[in-house]
Amino acid sequence: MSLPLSPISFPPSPTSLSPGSPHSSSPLSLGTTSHIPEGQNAQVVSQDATPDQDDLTCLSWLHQRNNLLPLQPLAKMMPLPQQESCTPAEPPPPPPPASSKPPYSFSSLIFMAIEDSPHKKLPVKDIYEWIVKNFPYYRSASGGWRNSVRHNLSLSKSFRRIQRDRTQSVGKGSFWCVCPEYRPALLKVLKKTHSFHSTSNNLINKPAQPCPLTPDHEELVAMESDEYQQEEVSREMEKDPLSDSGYIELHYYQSNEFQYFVLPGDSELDLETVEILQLDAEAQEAAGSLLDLAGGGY
DNA sequence: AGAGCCATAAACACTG
DNA sequence: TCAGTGTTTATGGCTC
Repeated sequence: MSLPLSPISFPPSPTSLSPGSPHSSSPLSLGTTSHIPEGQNAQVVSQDATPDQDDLTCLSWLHQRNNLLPLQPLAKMMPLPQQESCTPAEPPPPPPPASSKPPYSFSSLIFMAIEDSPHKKLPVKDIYEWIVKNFPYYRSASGGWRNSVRHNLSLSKSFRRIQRDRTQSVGKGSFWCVCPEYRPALLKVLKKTHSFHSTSNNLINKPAQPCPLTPDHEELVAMESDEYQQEEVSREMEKDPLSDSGYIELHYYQSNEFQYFVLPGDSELDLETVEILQLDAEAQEAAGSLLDLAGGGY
């Protein structure tokens, strides 16, 4: 299989990878890292790293962390022209003062909170807590923002309510998750906001350097079989060629000009599924990256 | 000017 | 009963 892919910024940093994304339209998520021998019956999907500023999968912005990426700074992963394509032409505005209101909409905050959760679903109470924890502004803000959060959850098509299993769960209310079909839009908004508010202290302005091919760039995508997946995703199992396997192996390689997205030889991923896989990782990266930013100023 | 998006506030119903 | 949750409506600001 050889599919054209948008520029991707894998590998996702291990620290941002959490087990399971039970609610993606494909029941897949980037999970634990695995070491898989090269040369197996793998399919290679390569992509010429064409600059495309609006491409959802151009994730340089996600890596504008404060000096650190646990695995590989993206600047080393992406060719220089693409870095420039994702960099705002104008010098970015200075970072807002501490505890000022975050530039992110409530939808984005909710999105980040949910994506940062292990099971990609949270009760509203935990969404509150996540926001307060990561955006100190809301610690001292009046309670009206909670109303706004609930208002957003209810009104936005991006979020879906899941009934708790009352035989097992304790507590009020439902779980909330991100609708897979709206993830690209949410990511786009996040990316846009992030780009606009990013500081000058980012890695993508630095020259790109070749990245050696190492086994560290191999990722194992694990399926999670929790209750929600069985409950909500089972109806999509038939059409998902991956849904009956335990694991999907993905390898990410980088040369000076190409990125390689390597799939197992017997998996038949269509472009849509590949994009979903990317988005899964992107969403988690988004939450992680923005958390870094939040810790650095908001 | 108008549409669309977003934040905020408020009222109300439901639930544990 | 009460607090938390979820839904709906209204309003104003901002951007395109």
